[in-house]
Amino acid sequence: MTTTGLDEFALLDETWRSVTPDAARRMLIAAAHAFAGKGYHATTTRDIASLAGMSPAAVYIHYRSKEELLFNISLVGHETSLKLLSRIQGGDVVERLRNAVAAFAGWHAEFHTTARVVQYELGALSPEHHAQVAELRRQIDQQMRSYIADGVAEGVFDVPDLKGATLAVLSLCIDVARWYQPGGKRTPDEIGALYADLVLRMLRPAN
Amino acid sequence: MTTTGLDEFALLDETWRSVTPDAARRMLIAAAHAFAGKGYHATTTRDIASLAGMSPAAVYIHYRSKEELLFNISLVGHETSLKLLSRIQGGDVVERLRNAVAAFAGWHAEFHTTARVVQYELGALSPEHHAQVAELRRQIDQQMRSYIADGVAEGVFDVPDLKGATLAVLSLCIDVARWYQPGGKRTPDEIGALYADLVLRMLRPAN
DNA sequence: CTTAGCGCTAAGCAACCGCTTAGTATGGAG
DNA sequence: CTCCATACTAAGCGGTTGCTTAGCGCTAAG
Repeated sequence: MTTTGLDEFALLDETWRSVTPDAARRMLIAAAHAFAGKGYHATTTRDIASLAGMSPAAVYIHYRSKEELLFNISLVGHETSLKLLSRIQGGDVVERLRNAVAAFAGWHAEFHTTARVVQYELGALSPEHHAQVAELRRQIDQQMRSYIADGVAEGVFDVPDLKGATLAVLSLCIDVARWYQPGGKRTPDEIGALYADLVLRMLRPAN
Repeated sequence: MTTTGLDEFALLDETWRSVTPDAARRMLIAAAHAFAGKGYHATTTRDIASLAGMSPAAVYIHYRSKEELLFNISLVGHETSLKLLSRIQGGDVVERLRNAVAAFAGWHAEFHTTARVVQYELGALSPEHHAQVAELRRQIDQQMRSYIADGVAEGVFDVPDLKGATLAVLSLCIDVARWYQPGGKRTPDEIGALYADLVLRMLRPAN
């Protein structure tokens, strides 16, 4: 019955600004935090409602089911991270990959709450919703791969296995959402910079 | 009420050979597969029992609770991967890190079922059990860090941020458990070799 | 003032949860 | 053959689940 901490959530996570009405947005944010903290299956609709400061039945005014809440979070999360990755441009090939890795890894730190739901609750989506999200994941892979391939074409990266390297880079960034803690020693930006540096070291040619 | 696939599980996952009696081991293996597939909270004790080909009550002959099943899986999994990482020796510093990364990443692929439970269900452990497992995780970090530090001391690795690099290497290996699929194009050994190569590239000094 | 509609709640439904209890089949010791 | 411990099952307990229903207070058009 308490809304403690929810305003803080809303400030931290501007991902949901476009969601209306207000109660529906608060419900989404509450669900994202509950799913990230305890997992989708361990979260009850009563948990979500009380986090949003409303009664259990209020969930069903705005969403058809608990799964639809998850789908909304997953969809917006995937779209946001894909947009972030796709809008990198300008600079040379090295700087573009540096910015791409920094942005993608940094997002998984800063929005680790959303990112955890996005990355670890895919299996709880309905088959139809899962397919929709899988297409976005394919696009994310394609985008990161093209940044690396551009550097290979120019000869500034040495990558024997393009598919394998892309997999490793994405995997490295995604796993940030698992271990990152807000109170830790590194800020999301520092993590982005560290990871971008490590990835560029990994792909640089031998001299 | 079917045991289909369980013998296959047992063959694939020799991790549990030492667990007796037979029914208790089958229960653990069934639980590991159920937890990995649907998550701890989404798995019912009835799921586990029926996967093991027994009645729901049979679980409580061998284990006090569902959580105790999880703890057993988590403990043995952590001990196994730590042992695997610690027993690397011989060769020079580079070869030792190569073997360590290959072994650790390869384990997370080959035993991805166990590894998923180990890495993603920590939060479902009781506080006491969690503390016990956290100590093992500290040792894993320490072991990997010392392999890297040895190379830095000899000047064959260039690592500006030892703690950050260790984090990234472990993170990279652990995340294999998330994306690996048995039917995929790469075998666990190939993944180990790919990742060991990528890590060594990441840590090599500039020339 | 009436009335329709919206956002919300109190109460509750059937189903399912982890776990317990009472009792049965089995097999080895004396 | 008797006895008893062991490994298991059938049945069921109290509590919780996702979701529904009936009805509330409020706003605003006619």
